Amino acid sequence: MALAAEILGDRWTLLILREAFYGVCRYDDMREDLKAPRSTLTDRLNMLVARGILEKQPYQEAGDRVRRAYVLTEAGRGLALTFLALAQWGEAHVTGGAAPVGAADRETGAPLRVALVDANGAPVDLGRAALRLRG
Amino acid sequence: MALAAEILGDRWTLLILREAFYGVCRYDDMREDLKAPRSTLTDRLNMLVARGILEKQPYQEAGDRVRRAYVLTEAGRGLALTFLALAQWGEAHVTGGAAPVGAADRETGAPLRVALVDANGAPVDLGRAALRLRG
DNA sequence: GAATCTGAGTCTTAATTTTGAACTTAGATA
DNA sequence: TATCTAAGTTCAAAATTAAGACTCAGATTC
Repeated sequence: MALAAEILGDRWTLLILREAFYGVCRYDDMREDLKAPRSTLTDRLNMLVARGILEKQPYQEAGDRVRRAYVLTEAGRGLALTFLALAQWGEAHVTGGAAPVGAADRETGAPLRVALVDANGAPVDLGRAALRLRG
Repeated sequence: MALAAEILGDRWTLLILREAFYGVCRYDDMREDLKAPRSTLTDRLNMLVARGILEKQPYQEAGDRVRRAYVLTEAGRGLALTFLALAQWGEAHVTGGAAPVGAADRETGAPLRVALVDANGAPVDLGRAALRLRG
């Protein structure tokens, strides 16, 4: 987890990834949303690309020049659970109200949430869980 | 989530919370484990106390003077899901191997993991989930 | 075809934060 | 009384971040 902390332990990095999950993928759009300094944004985007969490894809809209988009890689998308858990926590313990983002079933639209489950997929209350060091 | 990012978006804060989840609760033990500078550690601990994530409890071991322990509050313990999700991600996408920490059922010892579930508690594949903005 | 616009940066300087090391303090112990 | 220790403060030096001006290359406009 130390490495995960090294990657995510930065204000801008977390916010950039949130943007990526929202589907914002262009440098200037992120800069506009986050009000991040250019040099820091460039730096963090490069770091995330180097770590394999984002990738830089050229793309072209009809009748426009080629641009670069930053999109989540497979590994990046894997952070979705962490993000949803964090949003759920914020909702419960920080903002007190509903988080502005949550997950829903793509087909039925039913709301989804993050939970602890056992090996069979049956949900387990957090209170029953113990942290366990593993070899 | 912006506020959550503000709280967690810092290398030391994430590592301090990891210590807290491991049960390390004394200033000098954390300093030793993390090799964090004293002033920074003091600063982050105070911030976490001010945010209601840790609380400072005086405690006394037999035949010893009173000391201060930093323990997770209810809100702090609520971050467990986020941490487990992050550890799970690190295991799958960063370290490649088993994470050094995971959750287990306190009674049966069965390994537990973080997953996405629907309103009835039935697990749902991440691929089925769509991020959803809420009013 | 010269001038302009735009997205995506780089560069520079100033402000802020972090670090490391030394110093402080209060209670317990020798 | 002198010493030890956990838990801090304080301070100067080093590193990082911020703000804003500048660059550059491909479209577009005049």
